[in-house]
Amino acid sequence: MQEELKSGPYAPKEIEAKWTQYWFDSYVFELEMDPDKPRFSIALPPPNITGNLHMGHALNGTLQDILIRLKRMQGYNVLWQPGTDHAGISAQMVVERQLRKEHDEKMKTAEVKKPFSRHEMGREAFIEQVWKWRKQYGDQIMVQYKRLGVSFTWGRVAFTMDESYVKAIYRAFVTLYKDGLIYRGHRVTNWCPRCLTSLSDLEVEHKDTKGHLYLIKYFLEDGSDHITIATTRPESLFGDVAVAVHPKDDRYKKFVGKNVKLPLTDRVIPVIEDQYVDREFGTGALKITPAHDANDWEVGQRHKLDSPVAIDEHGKLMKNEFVPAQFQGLDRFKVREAAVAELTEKELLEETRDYTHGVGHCERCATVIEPYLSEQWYLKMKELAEPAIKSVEEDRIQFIPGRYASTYLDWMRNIRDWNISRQLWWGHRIPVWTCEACGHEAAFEEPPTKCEKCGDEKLKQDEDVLDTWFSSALWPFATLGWPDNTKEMKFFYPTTVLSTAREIINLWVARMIFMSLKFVGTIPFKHVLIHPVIQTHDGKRMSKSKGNAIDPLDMIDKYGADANRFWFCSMGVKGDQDVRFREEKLEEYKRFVNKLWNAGKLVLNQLDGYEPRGIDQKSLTLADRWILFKYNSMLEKLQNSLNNYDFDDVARDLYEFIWDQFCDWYLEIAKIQIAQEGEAGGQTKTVLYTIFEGLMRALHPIMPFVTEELWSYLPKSLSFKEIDSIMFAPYPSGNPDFTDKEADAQMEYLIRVIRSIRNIRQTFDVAAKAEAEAVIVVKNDSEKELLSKNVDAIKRLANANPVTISAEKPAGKAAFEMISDTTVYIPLDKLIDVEKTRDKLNQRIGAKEKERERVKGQLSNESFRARAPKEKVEEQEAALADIEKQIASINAQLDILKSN
RNA sequence: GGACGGUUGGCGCAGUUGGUAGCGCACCACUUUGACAUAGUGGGGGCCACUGGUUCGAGUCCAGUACCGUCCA
Repeated sequence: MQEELKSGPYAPKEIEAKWTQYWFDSYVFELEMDPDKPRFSIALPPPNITGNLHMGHALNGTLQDILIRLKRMQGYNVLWQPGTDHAGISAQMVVERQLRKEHDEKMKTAEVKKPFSRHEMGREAFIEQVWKWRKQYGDQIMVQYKRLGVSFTWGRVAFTMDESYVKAIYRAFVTLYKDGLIYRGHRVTNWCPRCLTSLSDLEVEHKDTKGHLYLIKYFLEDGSDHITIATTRPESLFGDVAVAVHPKDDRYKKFVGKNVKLPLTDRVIPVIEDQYVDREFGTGALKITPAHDANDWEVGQRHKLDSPVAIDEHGKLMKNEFVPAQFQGLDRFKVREAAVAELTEKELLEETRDYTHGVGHCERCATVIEPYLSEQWYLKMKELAEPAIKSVEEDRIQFIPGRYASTYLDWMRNIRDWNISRQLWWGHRIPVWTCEACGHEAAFEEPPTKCEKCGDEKLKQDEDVLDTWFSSALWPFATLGWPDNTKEMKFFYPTTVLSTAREIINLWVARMIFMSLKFVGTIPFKHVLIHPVIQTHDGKRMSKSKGNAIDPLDMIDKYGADANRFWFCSMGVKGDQDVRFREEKLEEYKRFVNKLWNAGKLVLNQLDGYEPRGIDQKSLTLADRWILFKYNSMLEKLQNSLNNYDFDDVARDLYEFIWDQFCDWYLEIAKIQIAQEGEAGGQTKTVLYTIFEGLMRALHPIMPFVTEELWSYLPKSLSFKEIDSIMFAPYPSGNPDFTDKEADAQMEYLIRVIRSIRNIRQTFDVAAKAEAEAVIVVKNDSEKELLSKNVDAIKRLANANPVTISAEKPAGKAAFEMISDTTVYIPLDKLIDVEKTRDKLNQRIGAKEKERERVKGQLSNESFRARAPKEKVEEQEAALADIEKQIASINAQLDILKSN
């Protein structure tokens, strides 16, 4: 791919397109399984097929790619398993919406009359439509990932509804079923009245919502007294079966065992005692509505109470004997108002208090969750959780940062049974069949043809599908071919690292752990990396619905993939939990890429015709020794940081080395050395080459594009000639042979000398182009020798000439600066027109003094002090102090002009 | 209500085992000499949220308070 190196600034677009193409034409990142190599594997958290690449994906993808590219360069067999998840509820909603829209168009032209209904279309036809959609759009996010430069094992892209994956799911389900861990239960679950499905606890988002606490009087049958209950949901009272009080609550002792009249109805219900009641909350008396509250359901079960249903699956009041006619068929929130009005009218409402409390919302559509009594499939968790808890307690699985282990353990130790059924069509249909003849029920991996008990052929499969998380819980091993004992399983399982977001620890990470322990008998991964969350610039959560999300593809367009990746790397995983999005950061790293690009151009220009060879350590200059030391110690640190997932340190160390040491100092000195070496050549080019070529490899996992581009132009040593992409070149490591503390100290000294000359020049307004004479007075021979050897560097980098290393201070007016025993003098007579500089300084001081008087005057004005805002006064006081300081500094300069 | 994270120059952040604070952006001044003005050089700017404690000494350790944020209930 040798072409002419482009001049001008770095142009990411072309270069990224070029190398993406090259990588895909030459390598599809197929799996290599060489038994002699160490192994490294990561399962990509499967994005949802309805999703687009967001900041979290981009960040997470980058961190994983850094590790994968690093390990590939370090000679590991690497597997990075990509793929997508079918996203039951989201995908179904997306397709339903699309079909409805198409249908509505047809209704306009009267092609069809009735509004769209998924049920009218039928399950099979609908699923066919979802598949069609999936084939068209489902891999969009995988295509978007390419823009980031990720090196997935692209030949293995998986999907949770692939044939082999489905096989794994049914094997898992049937095994759990046969082990008695899956059961069907009649329970109050989280129900979304819009999506018309149950949800697990984790899919419910609790939001603080302003509402009211209604205090309602429930009168005794004889009307002699009443008990006041507190509720936030008066509309559910039609489902009440009791009023409960705490057994130790003396206030209500007298009511226990009696009956009270249920307001707005003609029913009577008992007053019961139960430990569950919180005496402090509300009035300490609670209405019990078993069909519409999960906790009430438990109370109802304990007291063997009925569970009348008052609200239906759509969130509307039932048309049954429990609900008074005037409320039937109305929406739950309308009924809340209407019931409150009627209670007020009947003087049954004692009080209404403002009350803010957490209300469950559907994670997908934000509808308020309605606790709903229904039949669902549950997975018993206690037995599965135990080994999963141990695996983390015993550090076989480590969270990074470590604090997230407690997030996981808290959840797992208090785990409740998992509702795994969803009332959806798109997904894995629960493989349980019931015999219509004898009622026998069993689970099967393959659809049965007849009842295993009575032999009848009329079998009915359960209507529900499995929670999508049930399938993704099998991801790390189902993608490797489990339940078959494949070569990939043997080779790459357990995977090495899982990298994900903290919000998904319980939803996904925990479930993968117990499923893997159950089915494979081993942990699914060793390290769990939890990366930060990228928030908006003002610390809010990015969300598509709020419209405040930044599209990473836009940022890649604007700043280049490498700059974006470097930013992600610089965040690290062990710092803040959250990182605010700052476009300025991308700007900064874009400039860094550009800096590298320009340094590359300089190096490549110098290396025209150069043949790589080894460094002769015996004949290096101070600058060579110094930069080689800095370079090698940086590589050593890098190694350490990478091993510890300290990505932020990796980014910082590379940035600082490249910009502050390599570019600012070494490249400048190298130019001088190369000029001195002339045709004969010396070691400078070898040092330049060694470091720059190595830097490309060191940077490559973070910035694959610019490094691949520059590396392609660099001359190659014999061992590299066969390697046609930097991604397969070995990762560099630090060489302790180059440790050189002496060179480090000497170079630091030289830099200080150069800086002091620059400093004096600018303080005294020496024209930038004017060469300044410098007299450096040193006390000992070693420093004298050091400076003499490097006098050319001083001359060029400080624009000084002549530079005299002397034991005597110069005569005449000279500015000076001391560096321990060394004093740098810049004679000013010839350099500046002393009169002119003095005039200039005096002029400046005059202006400052004028300013000082003005501020002083303002501050001594009583009415200003009394009437102006306090901060204005403080501002002026600070300004005065500042001016005084500046005047003192100019005076010091004037003193020098006077002296000598 | 429980858990966790944050609070350092105008803004965004670093600060390793406690020894009088660094970086980037922004700001001021100078400079287009062949890597780079997406740059170079120099400069100004902070009693490290607050209160107490430990210590010769605390941004750094301990306790508490306030504010912001996230997760779980």
